[in-house]
Amino acid sequence: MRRAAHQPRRTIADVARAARVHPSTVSRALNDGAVLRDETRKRVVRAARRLDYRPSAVARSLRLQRTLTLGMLVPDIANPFFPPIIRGAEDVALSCGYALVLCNTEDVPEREATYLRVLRQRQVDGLLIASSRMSDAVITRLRRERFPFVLVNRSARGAELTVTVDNRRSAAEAVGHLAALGHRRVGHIAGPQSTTTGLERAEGARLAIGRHGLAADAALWIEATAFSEEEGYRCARVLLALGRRPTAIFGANDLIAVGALRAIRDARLRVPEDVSVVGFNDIRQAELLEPPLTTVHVPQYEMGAAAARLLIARLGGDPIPESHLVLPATLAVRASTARASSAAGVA
Amino acid sequence: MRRAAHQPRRTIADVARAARVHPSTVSRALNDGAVLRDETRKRVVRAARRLDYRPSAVARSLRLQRTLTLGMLVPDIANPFFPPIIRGAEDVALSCGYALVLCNTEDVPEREATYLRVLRQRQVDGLLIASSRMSDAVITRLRRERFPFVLVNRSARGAELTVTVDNRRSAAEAVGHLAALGHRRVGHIAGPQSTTTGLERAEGARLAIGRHGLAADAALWIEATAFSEEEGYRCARVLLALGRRPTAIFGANDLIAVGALRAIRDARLRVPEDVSVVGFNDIRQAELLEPPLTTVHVPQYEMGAAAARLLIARLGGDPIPESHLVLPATLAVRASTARASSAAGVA
DNA sequence: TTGAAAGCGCTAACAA
DNA sequence: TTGTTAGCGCTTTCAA
Repeated sequence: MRRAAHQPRRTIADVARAARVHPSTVSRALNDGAVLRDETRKRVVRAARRLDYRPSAVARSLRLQRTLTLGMLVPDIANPFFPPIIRGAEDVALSCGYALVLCNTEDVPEREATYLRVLRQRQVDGLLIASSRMSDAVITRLRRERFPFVLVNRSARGAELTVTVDNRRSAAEAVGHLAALGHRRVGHIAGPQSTTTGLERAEGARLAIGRHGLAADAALWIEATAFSEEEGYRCARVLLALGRRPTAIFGANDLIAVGALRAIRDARLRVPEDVSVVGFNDIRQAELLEPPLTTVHVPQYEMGAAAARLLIARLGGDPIPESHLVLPATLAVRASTARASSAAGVA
Repeated sequence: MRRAAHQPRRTIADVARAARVHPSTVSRALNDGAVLRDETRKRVVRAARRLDYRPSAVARSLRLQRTLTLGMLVPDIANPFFPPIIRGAEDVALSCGYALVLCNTEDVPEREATYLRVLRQRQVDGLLIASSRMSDAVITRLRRERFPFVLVNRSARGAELTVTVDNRRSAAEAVGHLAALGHRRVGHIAGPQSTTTGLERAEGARLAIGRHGLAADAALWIEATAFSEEEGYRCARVLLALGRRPTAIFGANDLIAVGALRAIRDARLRVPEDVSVVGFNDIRQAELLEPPLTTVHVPQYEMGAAAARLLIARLGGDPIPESHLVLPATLAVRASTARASSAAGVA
């Protein structure tokens, strides 16, 4: 057996010897709740400090059959939408004595599968799943095995615990805002339709287009293959090349909207004078863009925090009812949208 | 003892019973390397699969005294510089059978301390440290305790394993590029001088300013309190408000440069016609900016990968010599820099 | 109030 | 080639 190369850790036995008590007493002294003479506890604590004793989480986990660790699957940490969500989850987890293990799936199914296996093998007590593409089959399986998990910013048929926003309603509101500004030709760069967010936002957009009697031209609808700036750029160029180009574009998320912004500028058009742009999520940078982006504000930090709280409550043992938290999302109107000018809309 | 609420896992004993062998035989069958009759191994493997057996990493870790897990401390996952580094480390770790646990320190000392404690308590086998502010004292302590770690994109007195780029040389090269374009008044927005990267890049800039005989005006030097876009914006505004403003600005990283870009635009000046801008790191977005940013290209993915390889080699047991890998970084010249116009430089 | 003993799930030295 | 046994470091039930 190959031992660790660094200093061997001190164990509970070392402390027991130093404090002249039994190992079980050390355990009692260091984990509050047990009856113990005050003087004994003090002696143990002092010995532990002196020896720089750090309890082994591994041994503890084996004995307790829980690791006090949560796993979190995120599709893309490079997407600025996620860090605040992670931060929210982290803060709650840490304050409840849980550690959070972060896994970046890159929206690649094999990576997701790998991480899911690794995390379960490492006995995380529960899972926060923010990766948008994970198939319903995987989720159903987790459910069937009664493995505790919470879906963040996405939903799925088999899930009993989710934290989301109302994508349909907010997307409809975004398009409604454009309609109110007089836009008739509104383009939508949809997110991947294999994701619930992409799907629901597209549905909301379509709904609003019908409700407000906007142009229902199929050419105004285009699906991005990823929630990325590059894809936003690519798709916006397609929309701008249309014979009758849209006077406004609704991107399924902010990165897509940023790509659209760039494409519009590259086409020597102005935002919002020639084309209005709306995004979704309200990443921190949205406000700093030129022009500041009108977008649906999603309470990211709160979303992560709420999900962690939900998961930890579920782990608490007391059975909690199926909950589908829907956090409020509201449109943040900024300078990237303006009244449709009658001149625009024609190539 | 509160047991996990989900299905109890199958153990090695379950598999042994099903395959009618001793538990130790199951262990041998599932971990290759041991001598074993082929038929026995097959029987065990089949039983394991049938029972959906997943070995407990916790028990394994306790027995083996190693967790096959690496911890990684990152100052700010929202900074696009880090994801590729993480990705590189992750890929190497996974391919070597290690899991990577990511911790976001937000450059807050208490968070660093917390995570360091948590990670060591959880017995990670080694640490990748990319957080720039961690004090030398902490590092010295890790060193003294012979705990394996590798510094990524930073150095420190006590560290024997580091992967960096030559910040001084590259910063000097960046300023040299500006000098070659005829700029005499070059402003530097330095990173926090409490970080090695901020310090070394500022030194390099100062060196080049002397070497090329550029204006050594103290007002042209300003220290950002963070490597962020906001700070870049704030500091650039100060530089632009000078009586004799710089004709070029060198930002200590790309986010700072992006903030400067924005400040310049807000001041109704043009890049690069009125002010040239250079960044450092070459984040993915640098090329997509308007105008594309001239910046020092740092091989981010390779940096993470190299660090992970180094750490894993160190864990391999065979003592490896002190190594300070310095990866090549080269200036990527793009459209944000141009010849100094004689008109500029005066408010 | 404290000690003794057992066992969480796994692996490896030793024996057969 | 496979079984037996012990023990990794901890907590907890039971006994004193």
